[in-house]
Amino acid sequence: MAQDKIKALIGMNDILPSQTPVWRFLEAQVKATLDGFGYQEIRMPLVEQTSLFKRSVGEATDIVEKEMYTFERSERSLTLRPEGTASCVRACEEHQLIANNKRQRLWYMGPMFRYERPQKGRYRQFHQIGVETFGMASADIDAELIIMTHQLWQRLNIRDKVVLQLNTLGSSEARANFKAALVEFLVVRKDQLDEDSQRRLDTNPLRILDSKSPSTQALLNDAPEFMDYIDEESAQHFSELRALLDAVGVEYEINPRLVRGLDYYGKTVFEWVTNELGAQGTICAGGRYDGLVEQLGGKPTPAVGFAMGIERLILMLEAMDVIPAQVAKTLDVYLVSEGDVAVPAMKLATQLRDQLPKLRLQMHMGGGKFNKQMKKAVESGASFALVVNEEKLANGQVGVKPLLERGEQINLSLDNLTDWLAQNL
RNA sequence: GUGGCCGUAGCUCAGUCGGUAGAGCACAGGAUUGUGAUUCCUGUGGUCGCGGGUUCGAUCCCCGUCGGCCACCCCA
Repeated sequence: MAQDKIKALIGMNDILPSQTPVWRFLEAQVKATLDGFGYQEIRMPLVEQTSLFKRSVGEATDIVEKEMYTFERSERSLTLRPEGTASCVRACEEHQLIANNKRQRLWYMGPMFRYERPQKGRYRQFHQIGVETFGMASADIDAELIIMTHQLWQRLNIRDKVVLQLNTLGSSEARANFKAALVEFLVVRKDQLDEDSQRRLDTNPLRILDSKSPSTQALLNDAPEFMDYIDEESAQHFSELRALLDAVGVEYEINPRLVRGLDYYGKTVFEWVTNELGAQGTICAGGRYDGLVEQLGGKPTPAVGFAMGIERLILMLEAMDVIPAQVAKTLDVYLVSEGDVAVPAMKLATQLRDQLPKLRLQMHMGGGKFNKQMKKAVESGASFALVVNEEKLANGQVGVKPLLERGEQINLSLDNLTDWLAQNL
């Protein structure tokens, strides 16, 4: 009886060798950008106490209500992190990184877990690059984050395919007033709302603004507008942000109906969206969450951040065909040999790797026909084949043959080989 | 949680009007050229997603289930 083969969990993907070069390329571009702005990396555990997410993300959100991977261990309720911000705040608090409003610009990268039905650009284990800043209340840091992402799109060559949507949610007080007015307006028109929005009237009225239903959107045209409820400070903050973005030439669309799903956002919210990815068009989203640190037991600390979905960015890069060909290249040199030279060949490879730390050299293993070895050399994608045999070694030489274009093989003395490779790779 | 489409070798697919399966590519080995993208030969590999039903007999019909893709909800 053949046992059923164990397969990966639904929505949990293996990232195979054919894909990892693209991931590494993207990660390298992101890191270069973050480094350029002086952001520091922080790494948090993947598992936290369940209550951390309940208190931060919001008890009534879908993430907490039905999407968390939660389990019991040692009489504690633990959860695989569904997002990174809560963990980051917890870590900063725990290690006094943001005590007394000490400033921090931090980033992290890694898997997040949400129990949802997978579809294009959405998986149960997915990967985010998160950026969080603390201790800075002014709009210039909001602007910096947006400018930084903007620069990343330029680096990745997708800038003309993404649009920045911008909104402000105001202070929690202004938001509460607006929410009350909105509910008041919608309650009497409840029967005109789509089914989902009727439900949201109780759970999360602001999200009705986001509804995809055309009839609901039409109804909203006469609804109260947040700009009539916004507090003075938030309005000022928002206009400062816009002035900064204007000054550096980052274009944006004001979207008064942009509402983020997580409870902790206030004032600035933004999303970079694309229409290249089907229904999951948001590749990067974030906003200000000045109240969260206090909510988690710390002192009031201003904070802004955002998260990018790595899978979505990669889908984007592939759809846009902007992945440089050299990304897939993993080898510079493939060493082949004929005759009884296994020992000197191994010594040569070792010596070259010692002398050229950046050299990517792979040896053909197990001997075999020289013809096959050369085929393997070509398939390997290496720039050069290094040919070792008894005759050449007797003369203190090795053969170097270019593989990318059909070129003549040259013989180099062992003494010159290292320098030659250093110059020609 | 809801809905639509789909499920035959690693990949792309064919096929049996119901009698337990094939091609190309890929992979491994070999022949030849004896330092590579040609040609030729051979081989590995599927109880036709899984379970049940109808039938003498099902991969092909029916039901269920699992998985994949996409969409809703929600979100990165």
